[in-house]
Amino acid sequence: MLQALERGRAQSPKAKQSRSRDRHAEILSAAVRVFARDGIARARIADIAAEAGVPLSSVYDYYDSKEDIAYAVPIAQTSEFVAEFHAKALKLEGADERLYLFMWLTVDFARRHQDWARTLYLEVWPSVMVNKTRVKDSLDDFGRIMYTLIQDGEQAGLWPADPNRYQTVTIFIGSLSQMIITWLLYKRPRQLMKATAPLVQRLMGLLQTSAPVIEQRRPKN
Amino acid sequence: MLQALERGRAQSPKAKQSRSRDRHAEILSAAVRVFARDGIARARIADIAAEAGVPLSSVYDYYDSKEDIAYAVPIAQTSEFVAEFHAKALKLEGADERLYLFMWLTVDFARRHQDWARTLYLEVWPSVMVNKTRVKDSLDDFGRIMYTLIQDGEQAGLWPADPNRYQTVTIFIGSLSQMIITWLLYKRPRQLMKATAPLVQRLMGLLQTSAPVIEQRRPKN
Amino acid sequence: MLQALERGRAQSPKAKQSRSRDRHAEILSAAVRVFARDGIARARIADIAAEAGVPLSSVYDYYDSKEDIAYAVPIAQTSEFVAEFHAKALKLEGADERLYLFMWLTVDFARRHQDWARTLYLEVWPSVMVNKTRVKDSLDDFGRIMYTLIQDGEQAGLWPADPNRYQTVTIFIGSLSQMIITWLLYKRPRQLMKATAPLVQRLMGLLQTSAPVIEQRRPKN
Amino acid sequence: MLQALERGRAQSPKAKQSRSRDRHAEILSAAVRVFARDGIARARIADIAAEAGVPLSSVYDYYDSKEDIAYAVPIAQTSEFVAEFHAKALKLEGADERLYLFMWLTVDFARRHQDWARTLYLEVWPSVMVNKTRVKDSLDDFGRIMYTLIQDGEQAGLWPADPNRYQTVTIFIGSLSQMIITWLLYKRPRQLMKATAPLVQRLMGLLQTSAPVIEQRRPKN
DNA sequence: GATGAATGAGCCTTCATTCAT
DNA sequence: CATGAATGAAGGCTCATTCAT
Repeated sequence: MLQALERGRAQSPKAKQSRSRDRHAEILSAAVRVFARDGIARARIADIAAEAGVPLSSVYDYYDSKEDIAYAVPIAQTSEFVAEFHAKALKLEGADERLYLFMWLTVDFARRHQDWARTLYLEVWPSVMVNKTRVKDSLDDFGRIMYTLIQDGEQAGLWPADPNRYQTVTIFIGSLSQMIITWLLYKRPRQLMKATAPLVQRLMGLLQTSAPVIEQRRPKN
Repeated sequence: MLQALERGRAQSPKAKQSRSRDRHAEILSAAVRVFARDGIARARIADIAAEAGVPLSSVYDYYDSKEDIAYAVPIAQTSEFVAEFHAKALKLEGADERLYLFMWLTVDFARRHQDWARTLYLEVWPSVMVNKTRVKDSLDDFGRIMYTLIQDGEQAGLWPADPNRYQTVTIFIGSLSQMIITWLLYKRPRQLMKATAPLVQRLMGLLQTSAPVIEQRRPKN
Repeated sequence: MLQALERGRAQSPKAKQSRSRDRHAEILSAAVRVFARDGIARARIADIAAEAGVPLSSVYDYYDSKEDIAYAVPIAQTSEFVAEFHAKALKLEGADERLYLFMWLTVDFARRHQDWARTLYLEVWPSVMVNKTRVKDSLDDFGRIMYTLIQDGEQAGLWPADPNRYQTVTIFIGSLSQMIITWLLYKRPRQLMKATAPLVQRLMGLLQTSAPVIEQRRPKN
Repeated sequence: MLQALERGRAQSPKAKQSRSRDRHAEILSAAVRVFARDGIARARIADIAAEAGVPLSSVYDYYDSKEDIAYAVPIAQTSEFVAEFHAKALKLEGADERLYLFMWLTVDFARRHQDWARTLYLEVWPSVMVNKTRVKDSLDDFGRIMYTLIQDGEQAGLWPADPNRYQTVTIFIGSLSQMIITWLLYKRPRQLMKATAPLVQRLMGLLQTSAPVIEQRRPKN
């Protein structure tokens, strides 16, 4: 279940020297800050270089193009998220606790890495860019983990079999994203995590009373 | 309840002549198509002009800048959405039917106006751009309508008082957006509206069993 | 016989306005000068623009790229050469006089358009660039005219049938090019045209005693 | 007569170690290939290094600059040509046979060293670059040998005194170059050497009936 | 001597925007 | 009002060359 996201952690083969690794990371980190501030489209490589404290042309020693850097952002930090989740999940027992953690951590990680979150949630995620396979893969894993955790819980009898797991995942991810986006843009709710806990609980409550099959309704007009 | 979104309908004062109105609309419609195809950042005014079949410099007779056009996109079509909702809502009785319609129509409208939806959901909405007040207002109205409808239902006794209406709105909007985005990017689910009906019903089911106040949980680590 | 080279004269369709035509030509003429001075590879578009007295970006209103300009050089001026030859050839009688004129004019034209000649003989002609079809066509016509003139002379009985016309053309073109190149690079001979006349006569003498079929010799080693 | 070209054989003083000599030669040979493929202007030192299988910066241990490498190409291989001619010429008797060999070998050598020929005939020879003295010297020797051989033949009574030896050299070199260039660019004639033998014979025929002094003609216009 | 890494200077190209007609 | 043409300001990217190890 957890291996899925591990891929992203594989580092560029170039980066063997410690100096190189530093620069590689420095540039990426600078890029995240600049992207968050100016948006990917408006960000200039020169600014990223300046922010990273390296010469402009050195950026090209590590990344092929501006696009390349943009792609690296979600991939790189997503793997950090996974690592963190992985570490914490080990100490937990059931799929319910893990699922709870996963959702809670999703928001908390965004809160703690605001620059990265701005870039991911406001720029990369919804963008056409995700069609670049590597980025897409990295993001798809997110939903996949959730899907698997729900499945695990069913098998453990923690909640009834969900007749529409994808719908549930849609609600979960959508709700969390919406909360994060709202917070990023408007700083509402003020206390992000205080609002997150009940949200996650309510979402998990959905697992107990999954998609009832009511009569199919459709607007009359 | 419905007036909120009406604002957007006010037309630019210039557009009094019919020829002018035509061009105005043609350019905007062309812009939507180009934005959807290339993304706002990569779209060139020259392309929009070409798509609209007007000379490049004529674009500036109707819009002050590229940004201006981008802002006009959500505002303009959102008002069309509202008009449609308005017309259909009149024939309905309760807040429950209206809320259902609102959510269902949100997805259906995106389906029917794919280019506009791409621009709105994948570019404008999550973008920093929404901080421009006029755009923000237009989008905020969206949540406001939902909020009001929930409130209306409570007063009509259709569902219990929701102790956390904002949370509910977050879940509603997030889920619908997530469904629309997924469909725009991956064309999944194949039958968008077939999947939308049960999603909306499940979401509305949340209103019956609103946010239980359980003991506050927090990850142990 | 003469139509062959006429093609090149067709002007870019854009260039309908007189202002435009002027600029188009000004830029090309400036390019010729800059290319001759710095070589195509080292020439900067900025220099061409400056030399032409137009803003840098205006160059791109008329040519798509630096390559584009380079290609235009041989094509454009070659057509001028043809026009000149055409005009003068009309007043002449036999293929012998026309062939003589053609060869003599080849050198004289290069002498009178030194910048262009430098670009053509030292950069474009021998370069890989000629494989771009339009350029190649333009240059091939050159040999074709010569070939046809030799043929005409045969039919008129001015000289015996040449068993190896291509060989003759090779010698003619090669000798003239060599003379021009030497002059361009070293300014030798000092009096270019004074040396050209006897060279051309000697070359034409070859037509009288064309390729004798002697026993095939091959180095012994 | 033969010493003229010998100069070029002097090797770079650095190249005393065998390892060094190897690398020196490897780099040059790689450069020839890259130049032939991409043209001198577009060739990148990095490509040359890669082609030679040495680290980029090692190139600078042997050559001071890109220009330096470009200059070395004609100089180096020209000396090989001379050596070959030298060896074969020793076995021959008269200036006629040697001149014939020289011309034939010129084409044959180009055929056998196509990459080098592309660089020399299509890039270096006609280029402004030849003004660099060392390169120029190397190329001038080519004409000088021819000139001397013609002279030798006169003194031996093989052909009448040529009143315009330079003109003859111009025709010889021009014709051979033209044939080589045409072959390099268009692979015509298919059988290069089969066409070369008669060409050389025809050219040598010119020595028997050298430049007749006819009345000076000039186009009437 | 060999090499991985770094970098500064430069150049092509793009476009939003303006303006004269 | 309409528009063809012009242009200033920028930004991405390349590469020859250097240098510390």
